Amino acid sequence: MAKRAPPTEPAGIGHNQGDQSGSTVGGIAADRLRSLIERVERLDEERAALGADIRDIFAEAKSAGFDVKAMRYVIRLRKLDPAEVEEQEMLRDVYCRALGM
Amino acid sequence: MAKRAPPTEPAGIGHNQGDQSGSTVGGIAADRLRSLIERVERLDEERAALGADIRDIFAEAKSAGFDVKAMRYVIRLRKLDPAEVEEQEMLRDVYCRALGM
Amino acid sequence: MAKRAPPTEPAGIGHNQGDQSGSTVGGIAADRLRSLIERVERLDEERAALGADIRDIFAEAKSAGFDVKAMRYVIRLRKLDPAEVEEQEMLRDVYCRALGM
Amino acid sequence: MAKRAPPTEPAGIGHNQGDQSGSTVGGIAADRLRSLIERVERLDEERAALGADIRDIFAEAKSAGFDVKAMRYVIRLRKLDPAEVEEQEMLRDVYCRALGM
DNA sequence: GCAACGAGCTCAAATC
DNA sequence: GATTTGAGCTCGTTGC
Repeated sequence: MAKRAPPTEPAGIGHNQGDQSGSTVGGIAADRLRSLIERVERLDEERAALGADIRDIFAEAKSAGFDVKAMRYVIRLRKLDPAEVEEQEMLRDVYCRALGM
Repeated sequence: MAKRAPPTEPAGIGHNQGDQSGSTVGGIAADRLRSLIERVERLDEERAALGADIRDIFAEAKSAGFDVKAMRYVIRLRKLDPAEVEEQEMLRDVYCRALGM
Repeated sequence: MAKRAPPTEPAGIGHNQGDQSGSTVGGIAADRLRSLIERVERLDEERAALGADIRDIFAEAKSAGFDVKAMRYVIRLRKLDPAEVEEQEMLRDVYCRALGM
Repeated sequence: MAKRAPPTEPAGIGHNQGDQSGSTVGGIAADRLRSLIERVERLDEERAALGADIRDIFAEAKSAGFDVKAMRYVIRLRKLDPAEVEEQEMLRDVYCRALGM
């Protein structure tokens, strides 16, 4: 079955060809849609900028002789619950030994 | 061959077992590393927050009856050069017709 | 809460230090684990080989002058339900027009 | 600049509106394209089937009490060069200690 | 050589 | 709760 917008009131609006403000196009609330999309785009720009900043830092780190991959690893590690990590490592260890590694 | 940090000056530092400030651990510039990593983590947090904000907007859009998938599509579209898009669409069209679709 | 194996009988086995066949290591059914993993590895190899074959075909297509990106698109398209595609395209179109694109 | 097929002989074909076999549509070698795409699709199906098989094995493993995540880890590990792994782990360790973890 | 792009993998959410 | 889809991340490749 199609994962679509609900059949009734497809996009916040329905039978309003008799529009009161010119804000509907193709039966949808154009202004509302534009607002939502522009808000996303704004945030996305900031997000991309931060991504670029992060990239710069890694480049700086690399040219200072650090290993970026390992840095990413420790950063990932620090985001996790230590107990979880510990448990996973234990399991991995058990499995490795079970396989004779 | 191993993709590692360059052999000489492994991590911005090398022969400084005779450390001047206790800032090296295992032969690397610990303070410098910590600084870099914390900067990344700081930016990453902001980045994640923006991601959450974006997610919220899509949730809002969804509950207003909009199709999130289609919204994502138009947003992606608007980030691209219209000429590029046009060209790709033309090509896709040609290929589809070549396959009788 | 930890997503771990169930507390009771963690890995198909538990209190069997008194093992009957040397098949448990660290309290888990080593032979069973090895079997499962080797089966996965075998299938994964075949899978990777197919991936390489696909890659080769795209390379061949590219050197014949075809646009790989567009090819990937039509292949993706053909995997989908035409009705779904139609519906999405319609929605995209509506949204684009709502935004004056 | 557009990443397109080379200007000269855009898709294995060019000035052959005077086609010899009805095999060109929109100026491209339709038969050749279809052949390539169908080959990819065939391989892709096999590939997907293998993916399903792998999935099944993991499901079987899970219901036998094994931790799928840890299994994936050891499988990944076994695909890598042990020397590389050793080196990475050493680096990670150094970095962790440098950060007091 | 490195930045940019694209594809594969993993994980989480959303659905049934 | 189990499955399935989608989104984020990481890695390999290609172009500059």
